[in-house]
Amino acid sequence: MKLSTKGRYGLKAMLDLAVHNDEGQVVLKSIAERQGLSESYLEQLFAALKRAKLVKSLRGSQGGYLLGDKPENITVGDILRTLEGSLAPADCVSENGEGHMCENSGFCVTRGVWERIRDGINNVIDNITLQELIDDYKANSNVDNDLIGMH
Amino acid sequence: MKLSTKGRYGLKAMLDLAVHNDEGQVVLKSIAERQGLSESYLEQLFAALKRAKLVKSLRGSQGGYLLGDKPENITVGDILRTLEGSLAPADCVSENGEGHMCENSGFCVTRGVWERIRDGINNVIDNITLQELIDDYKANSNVDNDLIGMH
DNA sequence: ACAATCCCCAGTAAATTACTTGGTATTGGG
DNA sequence: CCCAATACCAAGTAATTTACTGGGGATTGT
Repeated sequence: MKLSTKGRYGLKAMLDLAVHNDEGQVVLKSIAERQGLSESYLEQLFAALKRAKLVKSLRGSQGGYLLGDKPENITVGDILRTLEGSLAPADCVSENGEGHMCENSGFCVTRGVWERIRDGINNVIDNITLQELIDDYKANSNVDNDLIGMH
Repeated sequence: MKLSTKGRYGLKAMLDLAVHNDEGQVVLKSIAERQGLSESYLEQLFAALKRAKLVKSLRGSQGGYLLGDKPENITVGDILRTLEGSLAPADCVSENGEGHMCENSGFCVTRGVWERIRDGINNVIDNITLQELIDDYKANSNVDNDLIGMH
């Protein structure tokens, strides 16, 4: 039940982008460096994020990435589902139609459990916006963690 | 973020055991057959469940498994954590001490997100007991799904 | 022109998953 | 007392997934 690096790195990268977004486009290299991530791996993540319109890109020299919308309109759920697919604990309760029905075509008790877990997760991630994370970050950015963290 | 078959099969098997528990010990073969699971794979799961005292076993002929406690004292969380390990979305917020700190030794915004997801999941699974699932099952066991489901 | 950047596709080593196989130990019933 | 049924144990393994890397190509400001 762990998130893969796609989701974990992706959220970090998106927050980094969000924090620097008002200074104009941000190049992937700088995100990778600040966050200690591989630039070429991030390229793949941003390709998916772009397809989902969570980021916009400017090509060519002086290019870079921008948020696709205002930070208050982008949720952690948007980002994680884009990168990880459905966060449902079992295919039979995933939001997209992909999850085929389980062999038990009738009533299934455990299915109810998976639904409750899925809803519990969604209830958390769909109610945290990037803006809240930016605020958290700024409220805690002091000399100490400027040395080791973002910024 | 999907559960592995350990957790999915394990919960199904434990519910099957719980439903049949008052008839005395239950052999793994019958659980495997009713639930359409591999008996030898279930052996591994029950070894772990026994170590966690969620089931008791009787060896030899006429042996089998029994719940380790009353169904109202066993939660879905007990079962899933035994079989899956911590359900935290990232190592840095797993309940057991195993999860080493992330590279950011200071304040970490995303860590807060992982904690909230973890707590959301735990809040669901620690508040569903086997007894509730048995009740769900019995309330829905009619002729139709007796033909295809458990019992 | 050219350097910086995004973009795209394919490959791959390592880890994990989902089992299977082949045994051994224990016990109740005939 | 034997034997069939059961739990218990350790290893192996094929398939899948993960977490990247590499090699290019396309676009654009200077």
